[in-house]
Amino acid sequence: MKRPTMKDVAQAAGVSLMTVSRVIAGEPGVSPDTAARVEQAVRKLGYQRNDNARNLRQKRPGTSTIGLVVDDLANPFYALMVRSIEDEAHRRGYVVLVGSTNDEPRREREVIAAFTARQVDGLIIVPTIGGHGFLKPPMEAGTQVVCVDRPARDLDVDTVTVDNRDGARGAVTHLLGHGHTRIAYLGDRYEIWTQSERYAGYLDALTAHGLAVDPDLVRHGLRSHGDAQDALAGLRVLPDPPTALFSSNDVITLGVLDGLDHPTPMAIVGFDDLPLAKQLDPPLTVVSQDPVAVGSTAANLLFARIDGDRSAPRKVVLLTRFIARRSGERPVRRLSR
Amino acid sequence: MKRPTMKDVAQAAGVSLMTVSRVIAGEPGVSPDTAARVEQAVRKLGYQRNDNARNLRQKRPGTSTIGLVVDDLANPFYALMVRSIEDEAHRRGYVVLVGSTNDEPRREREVIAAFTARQVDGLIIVPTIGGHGFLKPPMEAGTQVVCVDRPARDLDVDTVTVDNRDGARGAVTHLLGHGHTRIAYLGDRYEIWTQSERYAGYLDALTAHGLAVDPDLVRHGLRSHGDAQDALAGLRVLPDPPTALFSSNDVITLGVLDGLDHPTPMAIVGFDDLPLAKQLDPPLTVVSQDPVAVGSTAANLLFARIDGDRSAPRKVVLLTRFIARRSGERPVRRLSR
DNA sequence: GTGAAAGCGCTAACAC
DNA sequence: GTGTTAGCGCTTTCAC
Repeated sequence: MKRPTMKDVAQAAGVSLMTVSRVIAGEPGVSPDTAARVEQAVRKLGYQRNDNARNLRQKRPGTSTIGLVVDDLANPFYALMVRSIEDEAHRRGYVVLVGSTNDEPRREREVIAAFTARQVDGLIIVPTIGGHGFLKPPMEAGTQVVCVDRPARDLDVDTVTVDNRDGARGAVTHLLGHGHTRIAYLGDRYEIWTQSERYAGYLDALTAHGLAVDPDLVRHGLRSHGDAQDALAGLRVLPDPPTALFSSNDVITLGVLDGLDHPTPMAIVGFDDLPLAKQLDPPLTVVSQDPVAVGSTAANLLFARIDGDRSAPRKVVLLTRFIARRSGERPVRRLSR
Repeated sequence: MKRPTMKDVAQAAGVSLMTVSRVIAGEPGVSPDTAARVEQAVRKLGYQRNDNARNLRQKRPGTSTIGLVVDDLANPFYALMVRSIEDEAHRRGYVVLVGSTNDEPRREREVIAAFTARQVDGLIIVPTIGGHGFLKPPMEAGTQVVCVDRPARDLDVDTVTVDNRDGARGAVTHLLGHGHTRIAYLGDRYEIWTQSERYAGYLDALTAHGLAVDPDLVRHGLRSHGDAQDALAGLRVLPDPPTALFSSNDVITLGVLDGLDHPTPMAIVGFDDLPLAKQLDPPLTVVSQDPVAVGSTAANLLFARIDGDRSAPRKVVLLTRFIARRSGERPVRRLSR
């Protein structure tokens, strides 16, 4: 009924607890015979070592556990990233604790605290806009931290991001190149770093073409599919509606696409690729980022730190890829209701 | 540099270690004064309790940690399921360890062993086709196990699945209702429970209409997008090609859609809904399952067990939803190359 | 090769 | 209220 301990195994094998410890740990200096008897007792009792107890005493520090904290585990982008991080971890014999923050600083704090209380060796986090002072003590005690997807303002640690600004600039420039001048921007909360970067890219492109922003065409703070649909509806009833649209993330793109007839009556370019993008009418042009590369890069940085790398924090910026399909090439046309 | 312990806090506050323990645990019987001094020392040192050490000694059993083992964390269906389980766990103050098996019994074993070695209180697993004898000892020692998405042949535990057979039957019946008689089946490995169930549903529908299966139209073992495309290509060059197709999971549906012109030249119904399904031409008809409901149901079963429920194992079967959009209503038409 | 003793960071049980 | 002692399951250290 109770979980067997080394003591139980020792008793069953007629040896001391210490001998069992050696056999389980695969240490040398145990006669083949004794080892065999111990192994038999292990099998008979179904013994498995308690790694939490082990880590408490062991000199080599570490629990072979890392924590992964993202915005939303269900988001396809993060899901792929999580998978690639988990693969890297598994390859190295680590396990991973995961948590979603929902972009709420409070939940981020709770989740991270629960992870550090369990002595994770490192943390890969998609930081919220909240402060991260609570990370100082564990970091001083040796917990390694890597930021991914966006930097944390108050954390000077390894950070893996993509060039959001450049990606957005390319997307909007593409639209401009096809003659559009009234291009709407639909984004999530401006406070989120990726969103302000993408908005900056939008502005860059307009400015480079000598255009001014029309505030009527800019919608920040779109948190959901529904928000995006509402924003789109608002845009359509404008006296001078946009002829093209830049959507600043996958959720918003999905909302927009859901609110439009097909073939879509306006030009669209979205940030983040989508599974069926190519099969739409017209095929959806997107700025795509590689979540697997982002994840494995972050994992490699983290494990290097865990393995003792104490060099200056690295800021890795990956490039986005512009995939021109056709939705960005729609002719300039007034949007009817 | 080193992580402070209760001893350090005790020293800094000029009290005994036991008093610190009481304050940290929020136990009564400490004077407000003393408590304040301890709290100040805690803040000054950035102390955080080591929960691994705590769980070692504490009488109330448990580590407030559960393990979640799925096929592939990146799969959209599992990603949503993971998120809903994580939400339930977080609500109850639990953290979750995750791992992907890739459908490999060996990796499943490794991942689960790493989890049980860390004393998880429970496990939610999408079992591979491998045996699960290795789970017996931890289960006898009190680790609770719930299967999700499919049952494990050798495990009599709470299991949450959907009615795959019924869902597939409905899909194929829909196709038959629109006059199709040559309906292809494209599925993943038949050994996977969900796939054999869906195939059974396909057979049910044919049989109910007095039709026999044409083995030429049946393709099992499609593991990837590419496999699905290849299978589709093979189907198209048949002397008497299918006029309709039932795709047995999301990955295969994506592959098929990618290999076809649009508007699609044949009727299609897929198992699993897809984000842009509604926006395709024609909109994709699907059998949809609710990953959030599956996840939260499994989580609730698991936590009930952890909280002491010792009743007979429950087998919960959720229903699928048939979403007729239009791709299943395509007229019967010979598929050209 | 094997084992006894000490102790990792903490809490249970009992003293004062 | 507060402190002392023992001990969770294991590894370290050192003795035989």
